[in-house]
Order: sequence, then C-alpha cells, then structure tokens
Amino acid sequence: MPRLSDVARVAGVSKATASRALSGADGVSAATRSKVQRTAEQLGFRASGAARRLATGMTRTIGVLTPSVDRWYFGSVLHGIAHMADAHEHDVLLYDLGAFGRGGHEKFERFMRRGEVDGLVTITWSLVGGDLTRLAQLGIPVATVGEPTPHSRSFSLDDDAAGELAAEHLVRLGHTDLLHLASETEVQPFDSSSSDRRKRAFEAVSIRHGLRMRPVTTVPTHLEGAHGIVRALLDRDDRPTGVVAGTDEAALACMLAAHQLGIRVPEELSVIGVDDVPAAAAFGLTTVRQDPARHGEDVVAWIIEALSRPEAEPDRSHTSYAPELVVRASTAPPPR
Amino acid sequence: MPRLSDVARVAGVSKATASRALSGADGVSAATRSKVQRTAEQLGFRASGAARRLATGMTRTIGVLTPSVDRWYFGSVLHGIAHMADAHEHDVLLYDLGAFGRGGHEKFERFMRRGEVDGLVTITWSLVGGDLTRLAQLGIPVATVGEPTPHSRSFSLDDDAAGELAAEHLVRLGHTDLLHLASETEVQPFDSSSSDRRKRAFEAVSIRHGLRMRPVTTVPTHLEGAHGIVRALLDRDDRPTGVVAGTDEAALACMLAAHQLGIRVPEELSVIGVDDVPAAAAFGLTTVRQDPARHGEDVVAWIIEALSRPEAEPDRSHTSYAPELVVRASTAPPPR
DNA sequence: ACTGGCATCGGAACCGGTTCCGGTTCCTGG
DNA sequence: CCAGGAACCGGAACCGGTTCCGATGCCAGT
Repeated sequence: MPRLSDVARVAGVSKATASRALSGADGVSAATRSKVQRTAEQLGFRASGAARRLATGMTRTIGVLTPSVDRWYFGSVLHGIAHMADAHEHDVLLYDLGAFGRGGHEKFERFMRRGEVDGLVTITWSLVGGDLTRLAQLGIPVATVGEPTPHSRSFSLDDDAAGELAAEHLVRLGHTDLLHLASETEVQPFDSSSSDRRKRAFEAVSIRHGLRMRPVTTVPTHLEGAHGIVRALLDRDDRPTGVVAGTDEAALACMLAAHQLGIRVPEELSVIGVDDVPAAAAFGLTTVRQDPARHGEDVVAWIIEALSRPEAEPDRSHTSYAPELVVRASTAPPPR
Repeated sequence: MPRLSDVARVAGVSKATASRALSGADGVSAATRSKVQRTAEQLGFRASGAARRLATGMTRTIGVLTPSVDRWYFGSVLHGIAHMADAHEHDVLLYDLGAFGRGGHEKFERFMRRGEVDGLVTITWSLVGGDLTRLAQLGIPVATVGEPTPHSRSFSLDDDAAGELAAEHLVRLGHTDLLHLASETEVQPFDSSSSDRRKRAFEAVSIRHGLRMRPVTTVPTHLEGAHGIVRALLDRDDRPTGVVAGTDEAALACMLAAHQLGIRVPEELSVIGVDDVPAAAAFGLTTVRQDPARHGEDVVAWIIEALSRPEAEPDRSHTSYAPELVVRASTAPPPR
C-alpha cells in the first residue's frame, strides 16, 4: 500500500505539500496540485482513515445501536440515517444488538469501551433505561428514535395522535363497537411505550364517544403468532364491526383471519393499522402512516448540527411527527 | 477526554505498561494490571480507535455496500453480517447506496477513495460489473452475496434449483397449466440475474413435463404495482390452475388478487413463491425458503478467514445454498 | 558468592497522516 | 531600487496508541 510519503517522494514534493494538494486545502499551486493528484492516482494511493482521524481528531462517524435490522421499521430508520450521514460525508458504524432484549448487553458493553464514534443514535428498544443514562455521559451527542425519552434528544411518531386518528376514523364512519389489537412489546424502556400510548389513545376515544368497551387484546408483533388469536376473536357472533390495530402487522393478520372466516372486508368488518408498511399498500389496508426513514434523516441532521457547536448545553428535547391517515379499501361504514 | 498517558501518569506507570495492562497482553504483574484497570475505569478512559488502528495496522472493520436496507432481503443479509462481524469483534461500516441503480455511483466513488475497511461485502445489484472489477483490485478481500459473479467470491441461493423446486412441487400435485410471474429487476449486473434464472428453471420444467406454455409475466418487486397486473391475468376464463411466482411479493400479490376476485386459494388456484418472507408464514403461503442472514454470516466468516492468510491467491469461487420447500396452505391439487 | 534466567517495566521509535511555523521566491507599490 | 507582502513550499512536531529492545530486580542453581 503506497503511503502519502511515497506519493510525495515520487511527485518530488514534501509530505506537507502532498497532503495539502490531495485534501483540497489551499496554499498549493495548480500545477503542483495536479501533479500530485496524478501520481496519487497512478500509484493507487488511498489515504489511511485511521491516520487522518488521529491527526484531525475528527472521526466523522456516527454509530447506530439498533435491534435486528431485518425488520421494516429499523431497516427504514437505518436507511434514512445512512442517507443523511452520507450527505454530510459521515460514515455509519452499525451495531446490531439482535433480537429485543436478548444478548445485546455484552455487545453494548463492548461498544462502550471503544471510542470510535463522535455521535450516536439508538433505535427504540435496543437499550434499557440504565444504559441510556450511561450513554448520555459519553460526552458525544446521543439521540434516540422511535420513542420519547428523557435521557437524550429523541424523535418519534406522535403515538397518541396516531392511536386517536385511527380510532376516530372508524368512529366517523359510524362504528360504535370496536376492538383494539395492541402489539406486544418484548422490552420497553419506559412505562409508556408506543404500543401503550396507542392503546390509551384508543381507550380515550372509546370513552369520549361512548363506544362499547371491550378488553384490549395483545398480539405478538409477528404475523404468524397474531393470526390464531385474532381468528378466535372474530369467529363469534358478537364480534365487533371494526378493528383498530396498533400496527400494520396486527391489522394484516386480522384481514387474513377475516378472509379465512369468510368475513368480507370492509363490508362486514373494517380494519385499520398503524405504520404503512409496504404490504399495507398492496393489501389495500387503511392505515396511519409514519415515515421512519425521515426520522433517521432528522436524527442525523441533529447530530451533525450538535457536533458543530460542542460547548452547547445538552439538548434533551423531543420531536414528534404528526401521523397521516391513509384511507384505502379496508374501512367502510359498519353493516346495516 | 483522558488519554492513555493520563492513565499511566495517575497509575504511576509508563505508557507502555498501561497499554499492556489494558490490552490484556502479558508481561504485567497482576497487581499492576488491576491498578491500571482501576484508574482507567475511574478516569472514564476510552481508547482511541483511530490511534489503535494506526499503530496496529489492523482496521478490524468490514464494509458493506448495499441497496436500500429497508427491504427484507438486504436487511436480513445485513443482520447476518452484523452478527458474525460482532462475533469476531469486527465493526461494520455501512454504505447504503440507495435504490437500485440510482445515485449510488458517486457514493461508491467516495468510498473508493477512503481506506477504512479491511474487508468488503457487496450485496447484489448495489454495483454494476465495472465497479466490481475495480473493487477486486483493492487489495482486500471482497465478496458478493445475492448472485454468482466471476469478479469476486460470491454467495447466493441456488436460483436454478429454487425455480425448479417451486415448479416441480405444483407439477407433482397434478398441475399442467401454470403461469410464471417473474419479479422485475431494475438493474442487473449480469445477464443471469436471480429472476432470470428462476424463470428459466420454470421454463425447463414446463418443457420437461409438457405443460401448457404461457408467456411469462414480469411484475414490479413491490406488491402494489404487481397487484393490478396479476388481477387482470386471473380475471379470465382460461386462467391457470397454479401460479409459480419468482418472489413472495409477487405470490402474495397474486393471493390477494385471487381473494378479491373470489377465487379460493388453494381450492381453485395454487400459489407458490420464493424467499419465505415473514408475511409468507402469516398468510400461509407455500414457498421456497432461503435464509439471507445465513448468507451474511458466511460471507463475513469467509472474509475473516481470508484476512488471516493475506498471501493466498484470490478466491473467486461461488457458494450456492440449496433451497428448501416449505409447504403451507396455498398449494393443493388442481380443481376437478 | 556468583552467574544465568525469568518476570516486569520504561524509553523511544513508529504507524501515516495534518498542521504550525518559518523560509524562499517573486511581484507590487512607493 | 528597495521595503512589504502574498503565494508557495519544506521541516518538524504532533495525534494516541502499540511494540521492540534494553535495563533492572529477584530468585534458583552450582
């Protein structure tokens, strides 16, 4: 591997000049610059990131602590993060902590001992409260996406509004007998997880409009587990006329169960979800949209900005995004 | 930020000893080691990754060039990569090149100028052939997952076998009139993309068993776009008795269209896909499974291994994974 | 008592860039 | 014709770790 000093020697200049020429700094004549650039190209020179970082003290890297990236929400946030980081010429270092709660802790500890990143974003559920407070003492900008938290700057969907929007949509269509399907959260850092907030918003709407009160049912976040439960709930005479699901996964499981039972959607049963996963569009599911990639972009923009004024007092504010109702073919007025 | 020299000074030892104590190297008495460790803890010392890397010459980082990670396949591969990298205490640097073919190129060029990673994995479609050959000249282990390629070591599902397995399953059930739904590939580095291989395998099965020959239909990879096309195909009297889809997305779009048209699955129409996405299990879709996370793990294992013997000749071999038939409720013998 | 050897530690070089500081050269204005 | 300054460049220090090598202390063996 050719080093900078090799390039300098071949080009007949000093290391200092070579560095200036290649980095784009001024104080180098155009002729010299192009000569250096040419020989660098010729030698296949690639600057050592480690050396540059050591010399400048700027890492230009942001770390991401996340649960398994094979899930839509986390993948989408990560996509947004990568996009914005790239726009600011920052690298992104990925720490996939695996499934919720399981085994992520020792990875986290290892992460804490390394001083590689100058900004950090944690995605909901990847950590519990105690870890978050330790992160906050790291001396670098830390932000969370997916859920409000008092321990750091945070970005998330306004879950209260989302739950309300979903329920209100069915109420406005004339429904008075609704069932809420809450998605299970394996680990929840605070007592007000997204799922709980959506559930409580639903209950508030129920009370406000005097709907029939039914017990809330919690289903697993994966479709397969949810399906059997939902099917049992729908396969009875006093079933509700509409289902407000906490997530699209639950809503889709519900649509499937309805299909299998011969219950027509939306004529006999309305179904609404939250998230707007790709499958929701395909299956014509009415839902409340959030845009996780956008959250990822914003969190990185904030970190970059925080990096630019190192001596500011820590910002622990929360940004919540307004949900957006997307009406498709799974909701309609109740039968008769 | 405390440096190693600070720890050394406070602990009353030299930088050399402090380094040895913290890195776990021997040549340090137990007493000294624990003293150093204690003061490091106390000072909140975190070693500079850049300095360590510069000194050792070992980056312990593997780069990943991938299309948008918000899609199931890419997210899953990345998950496997992250998992295995972590097991070997390597970091993973993510380069999300965005949607297929669009705008990824300048990001790629920027990547090429940085010398940050000591191993690289590219995920299918993130690059075109020319870029791959440049990568191969980088002097670091490079591997591709998702498709066979002559330019580097590669790992992928055996697409020929997958296409055959899907078609043969329906043939064995007694079907003689099948339709193939190929998933569109926006960019394909070689003339034999996954989609094409699956399609050709289907055609081979058709000929071998003397099935009715129907034109292959190509549908977009996102469910929404596929749905309308599929619906039109099914809404006619001479529709096939079974559909062999190139991906689960296409298969699910097909199931949905069938439901909407009142065509019962599997009694009146059998549907089979490839991939085994989470939704497939939920919707009872018979499919041919592949395990992208496994591919991600293996590719990293190979890179780590290649790193350990730097002077070996380049390995451009291909590993293909056998597909696995997962029979669920969407396939049955043809009607009558 | 003396020597050989092992365990432990410190000094200093080094990794490969960036940047401060000072020295030339050359051009401009008085 | 000379002072002042701008443009350009080189030497050397520096970032913060790791590691080679030599020095020291201590104990066992003869």
